[in-house]
Amino acid sequence: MSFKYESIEELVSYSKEAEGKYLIDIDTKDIIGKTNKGSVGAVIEQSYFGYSANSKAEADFADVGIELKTTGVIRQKRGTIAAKERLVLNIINYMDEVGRDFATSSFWSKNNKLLIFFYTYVRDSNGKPDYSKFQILKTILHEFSEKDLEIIRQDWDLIHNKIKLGLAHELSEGDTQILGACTKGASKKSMREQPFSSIPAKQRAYSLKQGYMTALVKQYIDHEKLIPITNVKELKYKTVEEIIKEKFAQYIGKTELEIIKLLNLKESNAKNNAQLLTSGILGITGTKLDKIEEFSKLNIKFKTVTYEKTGILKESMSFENLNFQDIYLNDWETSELKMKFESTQFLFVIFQKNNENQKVLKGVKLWNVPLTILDNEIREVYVEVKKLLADGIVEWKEGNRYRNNLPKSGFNGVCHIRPKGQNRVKSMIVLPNGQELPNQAFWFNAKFIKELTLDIL
DNA sequence: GCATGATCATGC
DNA sequence: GCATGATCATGC
Repeated sequence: MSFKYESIEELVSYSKEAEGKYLIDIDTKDIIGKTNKGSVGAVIEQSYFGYSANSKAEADFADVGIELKTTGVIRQKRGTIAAKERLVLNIINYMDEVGRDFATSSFWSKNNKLLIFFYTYVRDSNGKPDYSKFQILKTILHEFSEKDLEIIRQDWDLIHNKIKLGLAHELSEGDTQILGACTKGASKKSMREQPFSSIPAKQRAYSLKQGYMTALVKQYIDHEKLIPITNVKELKYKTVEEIIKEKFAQYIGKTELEIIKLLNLKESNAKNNAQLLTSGILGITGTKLDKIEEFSKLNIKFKTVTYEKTGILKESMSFENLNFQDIYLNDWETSELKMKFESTQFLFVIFQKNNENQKVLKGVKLWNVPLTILDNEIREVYVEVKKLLADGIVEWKEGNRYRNNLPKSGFNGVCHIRPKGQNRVKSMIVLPNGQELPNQAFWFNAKFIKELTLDIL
């Protein structure tokens, strides 16, 4: 008694009827109760559409070429909305995919039309999923815009090339912009053969990266307007990075003030000058860089790097405060921190102070965390923090300052943990073990940032 | 000059 | 009021 539809329209309109419904009300077969794994996809497939669990690997609605997907949406502390994670698509068969082109690729043939069920992912007070509160927020039939497709095509080419070069074992999700190749399998040990190398490669699936999914959520659910800085025509022969670099090129060597005047922006000495200026150069007014379509879809985060006139880089680079709850609950592999760093690209806007102490624009650089740094130094710091969280973090007073035993810049030379907040009292938090500590952030060492950006000076 | 704790400024 | 980017301040 599965759902019968006559047309795509009918399928879409039936899907729409699920909006607002709670998953437990849809789950007539008690799938959540049985598996206790919250297989939202299974509930929609089996209870809402009435398909059996042993369905084939083909597009779910094969006759109309539509693939059914469910994906979690979370409300962040500040009320903004985001995709909980990447959307995982089909597994890449390296042996088979290598002989295809984009049009005949398994990615395109299976996923060119996606029927996506967005649901709210709610956690209980212990941080575990609370399935009784999962609710279908929105259902959409997603087809890729021409522009997204140009970027996806660049991504697909890169993945395809690595397979052709016998480098499937070096694929990483950070390589690409929208279409990723994420690991998939029961364990990390799930390996596959590749056509041009005897080295076994990790099993990977195509994915729509988290930044792209968050951009979709913002557009479809929050109806946020995103402002593009590129167009289809440009993207046919340039990457987003090249386009950004071109926009900055004419301002290199000029001081902050000069650029502000050239762009007719309001003068200020504020700490967010660099941000105002970056928006201005990219043709956006205000500071809302995340409103830029490409920044949102490609998950590009802006960071300024300011060198002293002597060429010293004084300041380390800070990130968000650590989510100790997440660290307590998750191992590195499933941690928020890993997910953030592997899915984010950073746009470094690099300045150097001149003799008058004004900041001169030196250049920009798009960078993502290399796998080796992620799997080694960042993981090491994570594991250490998790260990300290279990043993109890030690804090003591030296003069007017408190000290603690969290990993410092000497820990591995790349990253460290340091307090960040309005002040000690206001930034006090309670750790999962009940201990009180001022908020702590993750930082990249100044020396490490210098290595990454020195070529721009 | 560096390491690291502390806090400012802005925007939501 | 708080999160976050940016920067200051102290001590070695």
